[in-house]
Parts: sequence; structure tokens; C-alpha cells
Amino acid sequence: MEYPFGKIERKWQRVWREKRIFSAPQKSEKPKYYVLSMFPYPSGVLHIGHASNYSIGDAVTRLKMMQGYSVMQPMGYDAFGMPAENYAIQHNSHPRITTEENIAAMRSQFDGMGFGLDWDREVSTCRPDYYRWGQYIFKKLYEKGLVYRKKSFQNWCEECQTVLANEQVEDGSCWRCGSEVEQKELEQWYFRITDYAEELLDFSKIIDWPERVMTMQKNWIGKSEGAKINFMLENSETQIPIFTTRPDTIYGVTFMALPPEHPLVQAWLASEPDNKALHDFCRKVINEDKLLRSSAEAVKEGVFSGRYCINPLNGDKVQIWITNYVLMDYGTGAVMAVPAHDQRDFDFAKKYKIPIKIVIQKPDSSLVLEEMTEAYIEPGIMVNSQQFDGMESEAAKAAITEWAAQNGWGEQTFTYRLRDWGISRQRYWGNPIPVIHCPKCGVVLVPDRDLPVRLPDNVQVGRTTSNPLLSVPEWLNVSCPQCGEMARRETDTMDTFVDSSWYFARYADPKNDKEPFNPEQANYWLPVDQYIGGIEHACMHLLYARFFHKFMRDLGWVNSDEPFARLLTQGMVTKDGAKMSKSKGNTVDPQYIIDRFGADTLRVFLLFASPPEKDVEWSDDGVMGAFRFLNRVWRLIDGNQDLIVKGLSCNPGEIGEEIAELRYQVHHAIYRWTEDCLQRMQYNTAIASAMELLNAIVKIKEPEKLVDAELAVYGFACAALPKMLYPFAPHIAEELWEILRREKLLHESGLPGYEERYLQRDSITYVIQINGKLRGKLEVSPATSSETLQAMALEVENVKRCLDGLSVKKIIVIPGKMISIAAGK
RNA sequence: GCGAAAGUGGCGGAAUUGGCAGACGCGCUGGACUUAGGAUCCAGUGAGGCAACUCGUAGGGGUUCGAGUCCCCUCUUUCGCACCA
Repeated sequence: MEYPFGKIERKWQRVWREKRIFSAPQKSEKPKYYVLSMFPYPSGVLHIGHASNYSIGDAVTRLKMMQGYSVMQPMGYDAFGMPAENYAIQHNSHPRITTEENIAAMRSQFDGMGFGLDWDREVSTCRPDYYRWGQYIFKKLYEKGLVYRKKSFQNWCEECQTVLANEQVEDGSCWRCGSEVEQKELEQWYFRITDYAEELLDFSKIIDWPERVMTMQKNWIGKSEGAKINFMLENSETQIPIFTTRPDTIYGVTFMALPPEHPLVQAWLASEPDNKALHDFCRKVINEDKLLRSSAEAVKEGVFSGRYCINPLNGDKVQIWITNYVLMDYGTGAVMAVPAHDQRDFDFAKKYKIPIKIVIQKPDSSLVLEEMTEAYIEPGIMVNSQQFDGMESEAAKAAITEWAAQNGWGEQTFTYRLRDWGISRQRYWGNPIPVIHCPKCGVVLVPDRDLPVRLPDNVQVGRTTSNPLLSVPEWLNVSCPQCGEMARRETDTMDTFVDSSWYFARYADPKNDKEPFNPEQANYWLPVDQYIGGIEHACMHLLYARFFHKFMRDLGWVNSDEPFARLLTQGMVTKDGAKMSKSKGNTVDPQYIIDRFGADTLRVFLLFASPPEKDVEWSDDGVMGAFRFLNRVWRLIDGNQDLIVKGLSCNPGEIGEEIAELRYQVHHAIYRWTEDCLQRMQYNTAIASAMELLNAIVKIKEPEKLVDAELAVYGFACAALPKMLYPFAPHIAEELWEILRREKLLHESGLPGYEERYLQRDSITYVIQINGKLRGKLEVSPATSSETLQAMALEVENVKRCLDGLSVKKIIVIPGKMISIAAGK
């Protein structure tokens, strides 16, 4: 007989809802705890990944409630973006309609999983009451000088009619639709995240993040120290600033390398419309996809510009080349090339027969120009570098930078790999940028009283050749808020990462219609105590959210430095070793599992299969195992309920050996469970402890024959099971708890408790090792002294045999564990 | 190429600080029972050996009374970054 999981799950979901136990109060005598899982894109169907991720957050939530915290676990929807637009197109509908339908469908599936979510705080980024405040924050960023427009070459997806972030280009193709990405010059809106680069490198205010996420962010930001040096264009006043991390090699510059995107190159192209070679080369390189262009295999190519510049340090006249191996986005976009000491420059110089000049000599002076087959990039002794000759090259870095600074040629500087955040998207289904373009006044921010700039409903959503917002004249054409003349709205919408960069704060005050959130309420809940989400967000979402949080702190809206105190990056669910996906055809429908075995079974399987941060391999047999386990627990407690209830009111007293062993087992299991749940977040072993406890209890074959004092232990052991299961299988746990006639609900019944004194057994087993090999065992009382143990060990028959012919050199006693004998000839 | 993490039975995984390797679950083998179930219960299950014992945590070396755990080298896998000047 299977336990009636369907009835039980519906019953307790109703009770939790009616008692509103997951509605987090704004004030509480208990300490607060904020649990947040990354909100989903509302696809309309719960997939196994959602079930897995949110089971972790729910386990944390229920544990912290048992522990006595006032817990908030909110949920919302990251509802803007291209998938929603595409979904609507496919279903011949409107994203507003399909998205709201999907949200309703997902919410009922979340409820079917029994997640303890505070639905009073639900947020959806596509609703005007939310995106209004995103526009408001945009204006604040603008007012603080953190927003600017820039014309630049962008990854352009013709299929999606939108700009893609570099991070959104995968192997030269659009990450959403897979079509080829080309380069197009566009005026774009940017957030100056680089202003916060230095602070974003500081993780000291974070309590517990995985080391590897912090490392990834550090590498992503990519700080490097170096010098900015201004070269002069020959016969001109034009400066060409370069950034270098190797100012010690500056006397070895033999050419300058510029990318085709460089403004100077663009100017030359404009002034020489007939220079076919130059035009062809530049067009070719610009349209090469950026990833391919920056791959190690790419062949270095270039054309001589016919122009020269002057090295300010020694007055050398240097050829300027236009190349495919320099990136406009990094440093100043111009590179001083030192072939002798940089491998890329070396390869390029060899290919185009550009001179090479050694300025750093190996310590053994063995470097000979004619014999060089590769660049010498190690430190060494300065040569051919005027007054710096003879210096150590590492010391010369600072000396040369200082010399250049004193003469006004340059300065010491830092540069970051991190680029400013391009937020413009040429799509309909996003948050409109609250800007009006006036022919007279220029860029004008939409006044607060006119916020939100609402998305018009009457657009043709489809694969049009331009942004659908352009097709709504009554929305597009407005009068200028400043001068009243006819003006035009900005039609770009914001990257959806903007929406998800502050939602964690909105949950604290989700219905506020005066401001994004009330600072006092936000500060009560923030920072998020436990954030849970995928590792794939390490460099984008998690970095953008930290940037926004620091900006909001600088505005005085929040008083913490970091949004997420602890981070858990959960693994994904795989099947046959691969990520589940429709295209691979290896998906599993969680709804089927819920209907057939119950949500509790699905949750226990997902949490038991591996630790939360590791991938879970799907296994139908594993699901059956979880189901069998819950059924065994059910039969034990449901079948012995009167006995257990009686035991719970019995007094302790004399007990037999078998029950003494059970008492040790139950206290030990609770101890392990507590450590695994609270200290280590290792739910797979916490569940294993509950299984071990069950196995220990069912060893008692005839509980009805137990005397009262023994029944007290038996009852205690059985009653521990619902508590231990509550974070993972809450429905069956509540039902069993009720069967045992406990009065409160489990979340207010406290953690299961163990007693230290029962973690000791009456006798303990010492193992005896001789030279590291197991040679015997010893059953003794825990109080046995070290000397006695040593003597006893030497009397063990097998030990005596193994020591025959050897002399004992040393005996080491590890209290409670082992006796180690070192012996030799 | 650089950086990070990992490698344990047939499988998923345990082993909190260096202290009985393989907890727990799956699978498998044998048995019991039967209201033949996606049941339940009992016993067994790293390899070799009749046994005493030997071997065993990717491979090789080292430190230690004692190493899955610490150190060095090699191999493999995964992830991140990648002409970053």
C-alpha cells in the first residue's frame, strides 16, 4: 500500500496557505532571515531544474523557521526579454497576455511542489508597478553621471533585430536564435559600471561566497597596472594615447598597432575614400566576429597606414599599422608594439619585415637579435634605453613611468578588462528608457510625474525589420517636457539584466507606489542572507546586482555594501550525463512525478542524489528509492501511532541494551543531521541520517513488548523523524506530526534536539594498528586510561602474533578511536 | 595557453580537524511471504584467496606511527577566461 501522498499534499498546502505561515511580517521579535532563489523566466511550465533549485531554497527556509527565524522567501518573475516576445509570436498572441498566463501556470505548479513562498510579495518585471521604478533608477543613474550614450560597433543579430552583449554571443552566433552575428555601428546607452570596478574587486563585506565565483569575477574585471603614454602623430598635434603594462620596453617600440575601429583610422578612411586596400581590410576585420578575431589561432594580419608617430621618450619615428589583433575595447585601443619582447608583436613584425630592437637583455647576456625565434618576455637587464641602461627591468617599469610623467608624456594608470555595460536593446518587450529626444533641447529625461513610460499594447509583435515601438506613432511622438515642441521618445528598451539588478530590494516593499522601496523596510531585510542560483550568472547578473546595490547605497537607499551575504551555486539536473534539453530529448516532466509519487518524493530524490552545489544525475530508480523511503516512514509511524504517542508521555528509566543502542543511534542521527543542515548545507547526508535513524528504529521488532521507560526512547526516536524530514518532505512530515497528536505545526516546533550525554556509548571499540595495518580490536569502557589501553592492546592475541620478532618503538593512543603501534626489527 | 575545480565499488555518493575507506541510496545475488505489487521482509554485495591474509580512493614518488585527505611530478575530465598590450 502506498501512502496517500496526493491527499496529504493538497491538505497541507491548503493549511499553510490559510494560516499564512510564509507571509513574512515586516516586524518580528525573531531575528530575520532572507532566503532568495534567483527568479525564473516565466516559461509557463515547471521544469526539473526549477524543482531542484527551489527545493534547496525551501529547505533553507523551513530549517531557518524551525531554528526560530522570521524568514522571508519571496518569488517573482523575470518576465521581460526576447523569449517572451518569441513565445508570443509562436502562439500568435501578445507577450502581455502569454506572460501573465504563464505566470499563473507556474505559480500553481510552485504551489504543487509545496514551496513556502511569500506570494504577498510577488514581483513581475513586466508590470508597470515594477518597471516604473527601474525607469526611476535609470534617471538617478543619469543624474549621477553614470549613464552615457556612445556610438560604437555592436554585435548585431539581424534575425532578432537587436544588439547583443559580447557575453551573449556564442561562437559568433546569437545565444538565443543561433544566427550569425555581424558588426553594426549604433548609438547606444551605457551604464558606467567601470566607475565601480575597484570596489567590485573587494569581496571583504561578503560573508560566504564560493571561492570560484569570486575568482571568476576578479578575472572578469581584470585589473592591470601599467602606464598611459601619449605618442604624437607625425607632423600633427594629434596625440595617440597607448596603454601598456610593460613601460620597461618602451625604447624597443618599432611600430604602433591600431584596430580598424580606432577613431583615427575611421578618420583616415573618411579622408581617403579611394584607398581601396585600406577600406577592404578594415571592412573585413570589423565584420570578423570578435570571438574568432581574438582566438589564439587567428592569423595576424595588417596593412601599413602610410603614417608615422613619434615615441616621446626617444623621438623615434614609428610606423603605424592597422591590424586585426588589437581590440578597441581594451585600454586605449592603441598598442605600442615591441616585437623583441611581446610574442604577438614578434609574429607580426617577422611577417611584415618590421625592425626588431632588443631593449631587455637576459641576465646572462645571451640574447642575439639574429638568433631570436620568439620574443623574450621575461624580466632582464635594460639595454638600448638611454639613462635606464643597466637597470633591472622590473625596477625600470616604475622609473620609466615616472620619467614620462615628469616630462608630461604620460602617467601611471590602471586599466580594467571590464567594459561599461551596454543596456540598449532594440526590442519591444522590455523596460522603455525614460528619455525624450527633442530637436531643440536634446536628450530630456521623462519627468517623474509621467513615469512609468508605459509600453504601448497596440504593437505588431513579430519579426519586423525594426523595433516594433517605431510603429506606434501616438506613443512615439510626444511634446518635449521642457520646451513643449514636438519630440520623439527613445525607442530602445533596457537589457533585462537591469530589471534583475534590484529586485531583491523591491521584495522588501513590493507594493510601494511612492518610491522603488522604503529604505527602512529594505534595510530590515537586506542583505539577502542566503542567495541561491546557477553558476552561469557569476560574471553578469551577480556583478550587475552588486553594482546596483553599491549605487543604491551611495544614494542612501540601502545601508549595506553587498546585496548577497551568502551564495550557493546549485548544480543542474542532468540525464545520461548531459544537461536536460528539449533538443536532446532527455527531459523529464516533474508534473508526472508529482502526480504519480508526490512532490515530497521528488524533493527528497533531488536533494538526496548529491550535495546542492553539484549536478544531480536523474534516475528513475532513485525516485523509486525516495518513494520507498517515505512509505517506510509512513508505515512505521502510522502503524504504531498509539504506541508512539504513549511513549512520548512515558518517563525515562531503566532500559535494556537494545534500546540503549537505539537511544545512541537517534541522538547521533539528530546530531549529524543538525551539523549537515546548519553548518554545511549538505542535505544529501542529512537525509541519509534520517534513513539511518529509520533503519535503527525498525530493528526493534516488537515495540509493543517494551516497558514504559523503553517506550519513551522509542517514541522519541519515531517523533524525531517528522522533524528531520520537514525541510525536505514537508507534507508527509506535517501529516505524521499530526498523527502523533503534536499540537503546533512543525515550523514552530523547533529543531529536533539531541543530548550530548547520549552521544557516548557504554563501551567503545578501539582499533589496533601495527605500522598502519589493522591488527585487532578492543571493546572497552570510555573511561579506560591510555596506559591501560596500551597494556591491553599488547595482550590481544593477534597483536602478539603480529609483533612476534619485532620490538615496539612507540605506541600512540587516539582517544576514543585507536591504538597505533609502531614496531620494527 | 592561463586560471579554477574535480578524479573513490556496477551507479549516485559518504568519510567535519590526517585516524576502521566505501555511510546512505540505487542496482545486483540468494531466501521468505503473498492479497503477484513500480510490493514487503530477511541475508549478502570493493577485488583476489578455502583461510590466515593480501591488494584497493586516476598513475608515480614523498612526509607520517598512520594519507582519499598534506607535499612534489604526471595523466584525464569539467568549468571559466583567452591575441588583455
